[in-house]
This record gives sequence, structure tokens and C-alpha cells, in this order.
Amino acid sequence: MTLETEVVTTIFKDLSFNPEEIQLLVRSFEKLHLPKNSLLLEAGQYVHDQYYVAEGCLRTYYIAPDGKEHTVQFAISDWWISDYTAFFNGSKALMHIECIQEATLYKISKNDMESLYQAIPQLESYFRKKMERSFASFQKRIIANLSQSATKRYLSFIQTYPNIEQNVKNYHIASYLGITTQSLSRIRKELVQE
Amino acid sequence: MTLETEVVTTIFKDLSFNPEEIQLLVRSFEKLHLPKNSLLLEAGQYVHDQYYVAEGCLRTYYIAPDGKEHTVQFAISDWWISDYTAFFNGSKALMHIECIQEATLYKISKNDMESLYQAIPQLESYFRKKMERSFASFQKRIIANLSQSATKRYLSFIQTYPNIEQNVKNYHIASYLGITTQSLSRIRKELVQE
DNA sequence: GTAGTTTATTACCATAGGTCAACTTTTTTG
DNA sequence: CAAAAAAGTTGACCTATGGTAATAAACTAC
Repeated sequence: MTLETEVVTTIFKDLSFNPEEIQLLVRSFEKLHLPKNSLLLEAGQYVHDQYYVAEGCLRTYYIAPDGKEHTVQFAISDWWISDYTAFFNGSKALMHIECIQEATLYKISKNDMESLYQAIPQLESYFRKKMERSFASFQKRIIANLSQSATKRYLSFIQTYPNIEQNVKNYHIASYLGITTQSLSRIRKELVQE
Repeated sequence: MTLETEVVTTIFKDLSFNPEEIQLLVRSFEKLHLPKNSLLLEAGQYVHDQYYVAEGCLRTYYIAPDGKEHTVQFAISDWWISDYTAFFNGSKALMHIECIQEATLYKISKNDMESLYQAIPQLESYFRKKMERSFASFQKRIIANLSQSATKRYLSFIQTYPNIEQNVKNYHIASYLGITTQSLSRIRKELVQE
């Protein structure tokens, strides 16, 4: 498959473009492979790019001043990932992005993104809607964190991401749920016993 | 001030429009006043509109199955408010919106919004960027909820919203921070003593 | 301005989840 | 496949925050 076909049929499979638009798109993306356990981004770096995950699994996490990790987002096939706060604001990353399962990504810079929005207005709609969905799911997560016990959040998690569970470490899930690995162990034990 | 001037000089003060665009804009918005303690939206309703807050203070909150309230968002002057999950997805509201301080709002429907995006492309950029900022701040809040103690979250809150504190009840703040009013009282007491 | 209502504080006990540390299991590596 | 490293589990104890309830303070309304 050419890069051209890949970008158009994978990343933007719901949209259609004319030949010039396709050329523009293809020129904006760069394909990359990432081995397991590698870091795609480290806190402190400027964030020029966002990444479309074609295959594999990554996570964005924050290391608090006390040294504890907090997983903010997992990304699997067909998700986008970056430190969006830094990406949008042009500020330095607060987060790290780590490859959990060997991944194939398509990278695009913020500048190219903005040019594409100008050149292909339907892309702006497309990403605005994507933002709206992300916004909604973040809001749900805030509510869940405020209103539910760790056990319930764990149950929602494995329901929402049934496939992620096999790939990720226990402490990834724990740090996503906001609990320790020990607590997660205990929760699992109780769930099995019931 | 005419509605025309208000919409253009208040809501979209950072943008400029030609006369036809201004007409379009003005026709899309409706101004409304809301008394203190009234409900702008209740869970279960379909959400057709979003609201720009010109003056006053509102909050969006969720009532969990156990009856407890969780404040998701406060909105003061120059903020937008709605149950965005429902607004974006065309689903029923999960949240309530309550007027905390007598408010002046400008309301616009999702349909009109989508028409405006088509007619005035700079609006789509404008709202996309707004979404990006909201997304970033939600992400920060998730990190804060995961990594900080209630005391620290309270301190960040009063720093971020120095003006809100006078207007809102203790239990509004507590339910935003994810703690009980009793805990908030204790936290305040300890802070005064130090 | 007094009675009534709502909101905030305080005290006491309960509990979910954290901490530390030992131990077991799984995975990785040579 | 054996040794080492990493990840997961368990137990004993601790701490922050929740729950209940009584009291105090602050609004509201007549």
C-alpha cells in the first residue's frame, strides 16, 4: 500500500477528497514505527506533533512531584494521541507518551494541521467533532472519578476497553483509575470471590 | 445597545464580520434573563442549545444514583455552558444546570450553530480552538483529581476562580472538588490555623 | 427585627484506599 | 532452561475523607 492510500483509507476513511487534497494530505503525514517500551514524548519537550495510531497501544502519563505516575489516556488503533495541552498551547509537555505495544503511527505537525484546516474545510469540521467527542468522554470520566468507587471505575474500565486489558500492565490500569496496584489487586480478588 | 451590537461586541469581540454575517449571527441568538436559583436545564431533557454567559453565574451538576450532587462546571461571564455531552451527541441530558447568580445569557441552537459554521468558516475555527482549550483544562482537572489531595485541589480552585468563591455555596465547591462539605470545612479550618 | 429556614461548622466514629514490606508469580534475558 | 528482573499479590497497619448528628451561624421572609 502506498502512503497515499494508507492515509486516505485509514485515517480519513469516512471522508472523501479530490486529487489535490489527497496530495496535500499525504505530504503532511509521516509514517513511523515504534518499538515496545520506547518513549514517543517526554515531559519538558515542545510538542509539535500529534499522532494517529494505526496499530499498537500507547499511553500518555503524568509524573507528579511525588514521583507517582498517572495515566491520562490510552490510545489504540484509530485513536489520536499527543500531549494536547502542550500541543494546543504551544507550551512544553507535562506528560510522557510511552509505547506499550509495538506501534505504527502517522505523525502530523500543528503547522501542517492548521494549513490543512485552511485548505480543506471539511477537515476542520472533522476535527472539531472529534474534539467534541473527546470533550464529552473526558467529562464523563470526571463525573465517574467524582462519583464512583474504585471498584466501579475498574468495572467500567474493563467494559469500555475490553481489549486493552490484555496488553497493559496492572499498574497502568491502576494509575488510570487513580489507585495503587495493591488496591487494584484487592479489588480484583474481591470481584473473583463474588 | 441593540442585540446586534451586543452579540458582535460581547460574544465575538475578538472576531470581525461583514454586514451579512452580522445579520446571520444576530438571527441565531436569543437573549434571556435567568433569576437566581432557577433551573436552565434538567436531566432527561433533550439539549438543543448552548448558552453564552454575559453576566451572572451558573453551574452544571450531575446527580448520582445515590442522590449525591457532583458539580462538573461553573460558568461566569464570557463562558459557555450546556450539557455538552448531550448537546453534541443529540442525547438526553445527564446533568442539571442551575443559575447561582441572576444571569444574562445568549442562547443558540445546535442547528443554528452548524449553519453558522457553514456560512462563516472563521466561526468553526473559533469554536474548535475553544474546544481545544476546554479539552486541555479538563485534562488538567483529571490530572489534579488523580494526583492531588483535597487541600491542594481547594487551593488551586480558589486560585483559578478567585471571584467565584464569594458567589457560590460551600457545597457547590465541595461537590466540584469531590469531597463533602464537612471535609471542606475541616480543610478551611486547617488552612486558617497554619 | 424575630421566627424560620438554609448553610456551615464541629465532633466522633467508620471505611476506602494508601503505605510498607514480604512473598509469589510471570516475564525477560543470556 | 536457569537466573535475574519485573510485575502482581497479600497482610498489617495507617490516614484522609466519609457518615451521622448536634450545634452554630447566616440568610429570608413576614
